[in-house]
Parts: sequence; structure tokens; C-alpha cells
Amino acid sequence: MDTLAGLERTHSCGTITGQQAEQEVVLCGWVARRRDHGGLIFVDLRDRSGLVQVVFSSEMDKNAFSKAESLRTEFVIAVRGTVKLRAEETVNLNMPTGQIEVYCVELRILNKAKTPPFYIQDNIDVDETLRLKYRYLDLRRPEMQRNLMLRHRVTKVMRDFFDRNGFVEVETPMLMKSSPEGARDYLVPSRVNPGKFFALPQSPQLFKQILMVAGMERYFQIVRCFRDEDLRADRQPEFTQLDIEMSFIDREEILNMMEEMTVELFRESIGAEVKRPFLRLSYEDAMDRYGSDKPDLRFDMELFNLSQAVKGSDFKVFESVLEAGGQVKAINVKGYANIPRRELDGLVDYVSIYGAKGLAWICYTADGIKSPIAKFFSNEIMDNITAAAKAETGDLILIIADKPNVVAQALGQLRLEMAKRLNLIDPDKLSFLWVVDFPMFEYDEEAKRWVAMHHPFTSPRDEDIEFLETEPGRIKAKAYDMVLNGTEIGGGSIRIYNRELQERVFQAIGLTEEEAKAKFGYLLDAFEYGTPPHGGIAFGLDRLVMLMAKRNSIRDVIAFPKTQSATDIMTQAPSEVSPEQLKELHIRPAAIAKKQ
RNA sequence: GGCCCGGUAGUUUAGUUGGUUAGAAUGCCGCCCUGUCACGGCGGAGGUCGUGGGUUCGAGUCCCAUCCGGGUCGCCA
Repeated sequence: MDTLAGLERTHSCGTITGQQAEQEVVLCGWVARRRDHGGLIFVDLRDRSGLVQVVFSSEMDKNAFSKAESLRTEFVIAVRGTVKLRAEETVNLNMPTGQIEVYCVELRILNKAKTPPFYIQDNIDVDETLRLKYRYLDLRRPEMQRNLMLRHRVTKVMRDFFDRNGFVEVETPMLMKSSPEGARDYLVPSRVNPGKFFALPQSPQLFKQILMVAGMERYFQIVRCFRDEDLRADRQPEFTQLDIEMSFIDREEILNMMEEMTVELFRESIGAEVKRPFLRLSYEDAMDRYGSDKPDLRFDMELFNLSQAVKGSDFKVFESVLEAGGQVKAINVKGYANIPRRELDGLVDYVSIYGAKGLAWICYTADGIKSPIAKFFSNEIMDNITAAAKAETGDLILIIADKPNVVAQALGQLRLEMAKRLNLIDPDKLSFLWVVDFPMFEYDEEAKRWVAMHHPFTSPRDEDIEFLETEPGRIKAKAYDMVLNGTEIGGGSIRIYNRELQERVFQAIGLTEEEAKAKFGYLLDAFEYGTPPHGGIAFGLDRLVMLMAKRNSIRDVIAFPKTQSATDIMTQAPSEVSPEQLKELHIRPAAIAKKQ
């Protein structure tokens, strides 16, 4: 094995061009590929910047050549050589550095490597378990390096933007008080306080509000947050948030500033031009027209209401749903009237996942209308439906009748699914919008009480405050979500900044005065010492980078993510700990053992 | 917690109604090769079929249980 002694790296592999022709360079990196022609050996040398071809021949240096014969994939080497323009017939146009190559006169083998369990290249088809186990090899792949570098660029642009706009990055505690509302907390036992626990933050929400009371005026933080809930493709137990709070502002100012930030972010980090102002939809409109509070507007296919059109038909399902206060809504899948029967049956199963008990359809084929429910409809009702659907020959109408929330979810998901199947989504499009005017509360049937839809620190709209005690369901909140391509990437609100109103909201969600004091007393107290009007927002950084990198999983933009069962395959965390450790923490090992 | 999909050489996979020695590609190893860039040629090694039971004369294949991974519903103020 050789050392680097006396050699100094002069260039990165991927950056060499004809400009350096005839120049001597020193390159370091990994052997991506070796092509041994007997008397001539080619090595594609890879570092973070890319690949370059290195040529070994005994004519150039016997010693280097014979060493090169022992090179294998992923060996770490340093190469001293001369950059040469390639002869015209040997130029490789598929390679950014394909115009040149490096004639090696000195080779140092800095380290050997075992054969990797998968190819170190893009677009590999390999089990993710393996990638996670050997994450250091996975992250050596160019696409993963690009993802991490993109992520770096994103946070850099954010920090620059907020710095320029007078924001201060303040760190908030990782060990904090557990708040039983909302997501499950990750708990940390306190050794010095027997029987007591910290929680890892689900978000720095209250700290950033306290910072407003403290007069920071403009705060941001790129901060890790934790939620002990089940994982998904876009959900990890620890994730990163761009957290923002501002004083002396109202909704318009923060929405504007966030749009500005977004435009700059997309321009500076992926070169995409985003148009302002963003479209705005009320929660009500979003649910009504798209069946979702985070609609994907890269395609149309809006939901429409058939409740009026089908009223008085002989179809008992529709009639009973309508009588029970439900609704009949539908989507028009343009040009898909020839959908195979098999697929149609599959769609019934698909919507059942979301609680829909059935799915009706009408095909407007060239031979006329085909539908199992047409026989229940008079000509007039059929005409009503056709008009409401704006249906033309070739169209497929998919109808769901149920409670409004079931209709919205099932039909909204069906809309997305049909768009995917018919390829209606342009992957290069960026559809931003704000969803605003969320309901302040929603009723939790299980707990039999109202709960805050965003969080209980969100301000109700001024004109709705009077209904706090009487009709919580009609109150709209000063909350807003930023949505990109059907994914919620940010959410925030204008906050309550007055003790009395905050107490009334706590009361509305069923907290007694004592409970409110015990849990949030410090916030209520703080409100009494001169709290400015304030509001903020938080962006899911991982999701944002995932969308920018056009990946389907958040795990591809997190260096060391967890599996669906919240474990780390590489380090084997979580793991058991010694009885001594538990004892120090005042936790009885027996209690753990029993549970297993 | 529920539902769905997957687990066979290092990797990606084929494997029929249960039936000879589990097949391929790629990677790996050896030899040859001076213009390749998915180099090429010749040869070779490499398999507890996730794990544990069961049915059977016989199980990669059928049954039960279990583990692991992924997707998803619930959950995620």
C-alpha cells in the first residue's frame, strides 16, 4: 500500500477539460472501472466531481503499469499524469471528460477494497435493505451525492435569504417538555430526575413563539424534529424542518415573503423559474373541487357535484345517501370510456381503501351510454348528469355517493390514481399554491371533543372569535399551507398573542384551566409581558428536496434514514442497553423484558 | 393494529400440475489481449431457495407460524 506523501491533489476528476491539455495533474479517487487490454489499461477514475479516463501503458511508466494490473473496483488511488487530448476516433461523447484522458506516470494505491455488493452507479436495481446496510457505498453513487449536494445548496440558499432579510437563526432545545397533544413523543429519561422524562421536539413551535415575546422579531432555524409515529415513503421519525417566525406581520406579509424565498430557492438550487403570485384556494374550495387539502394542480379533472342532478332517481343507493345528508360526486376521466371491465372492478377495490362503499360508472361510448346504473335514471336525470359532467363521447364518469368526507377522500385519491394511469401528470411542472382558511377545529368522534386542526396556538379569524363557545365548527383559522404538486411542503399560521384568547381556545378543545396551566402555563405567562402580534410557518425540508430531486422517497435525500420499522440497518439501532444503564436511568429491566 | 407486494449464487432474476444434478445474466477469480469506455476471447469457482415446523415416497413449489424489507389504511395537534 502506498501513501500520499509528496503528492498533492491538483484537480478533481470531473472538472478536467482540454484547457489542461499537456499539463501535469494529480488526481485522487476510486476506481470505477478497469479495462485491461494486456499492454494497455484504462481506468475510469471517480471522485465527487465525476469520472475521467486514466491510461496506463509500460511506454509511459513501467512501474505504474504493472501496479495498474492489480487494480480492482473501488480501490482508492492517486494518479500523477499528463492530460492529453484524445485522438478524434477515441473521443467519448457520452462522458463530460470524454475529450481528454490522463496518461499516468505515477500510480499510488492508497487502499484496497472488497468487491462491493452492488454497482456504484446510478439507476441500480437493488434491494433497499442492501443499500442501507452499505450506506457508505450507496452514498458513493453519483445520484446520491447529487442529492446530498442539492440538499446542501437548498439550506445554503435558505440561510442566505433569511440572513439578508434580517432573520436570526436561533437554536432551540432538543430536550424539552412532553406535550401529550398530537403526535407521539420520543421520550428521554432523565438520570438526575428519577422517573421524569424529556421529550424530543416534534417542532420548536412554542420556543419560537417565546422568541417573539423575547423580541427577536425575525427567527428561523433549520432544525431536526421527531415524531414517534408510523413511517411512510415521505415520513421519517426524525426529519428536518425550516422553521420560521416573524413579529409585527399579518398573513399577507408572510405569504409574500415565503413566495419570494421559494422563487429564489428554486432558481438558485435547481435553476427553475417559479411564477408569483401563487394561486390561493380556500380549504373549502380545495376539498370541494379536488377532494384534498393539498391538491395536485398539474392536471385538471375536478370533482363535480351530482347531488342535484340525480335527485329523485330510482337508484336507492343514491337516494338513501342523499337523505342521510351525504352527497353524490364524480370525476370525468376524459377519453377513457373504453376502460377494461377488469380495471373498473379494480377501481371499486381501490376506493374501498378510503372507505367508499361503492363506485358507479358511466361510459359514454360511441355505441351510446353504458352503465350498470343507467336503468334507474330517467332521460331527464341522465341529461342532467351529462350536462353536469360536461360529458362527451369517449368519456368515463366515476361516481361516489357517501358522507362528504368519504366522498372527498375516495374521489380525491381516485382523481390522482386515474391521472397517474393516464399519464396526465407532467413531471417537469411545478404547481404551487396556498391553501388558506382552514377550519380552526375538527370534531374528534372518538374523543368526543373538538381538536385543533393545525394547532391550538393558531389564531381564529377575528370575525369568528365570537363563536368560540357556541359553534367551534364554523370558525376559520388564520392558517395556511404551501402545496407543491400535491404535497404539503409547508404549513403555518398567524398565532394567538393574548392570554385571554389563548385560554378560550384551550377551553374549546376541552382543556381545563388547570391542565392548560400545567402544560402551557409558561406561554400564557409570557403572553402577559408584551407579546407582539406574530406568525410563522415551517417547511418540510426533506420533502422539499425530495421533490426537487424528483425522487419518490424521502430516504433518498437523507444521508442515513431509518427503515419502515424505524430501525437503522447499518448501525443496528435501536439496540438493547446494559442493565447498568437502565438502572442509572431508574428504569427497571424487568419491565422491558416482560414486554418482549 | 389492518390490508397488499416481495425474500432463490455477491447482485438482478427464471423455476410449469410437487419429480433427475435449481437455470440465466451480470459480478467475481485465472489465463490471453495496445485504443477500450457496459472492451473482447477462453476457462473456473460460486446456492442453509429468509427462518422454524408440517403434509408427502419426494417441497424452491402446498399448509401453518415467524423474521426482514417495501407500499398503504389507521395514525401523523
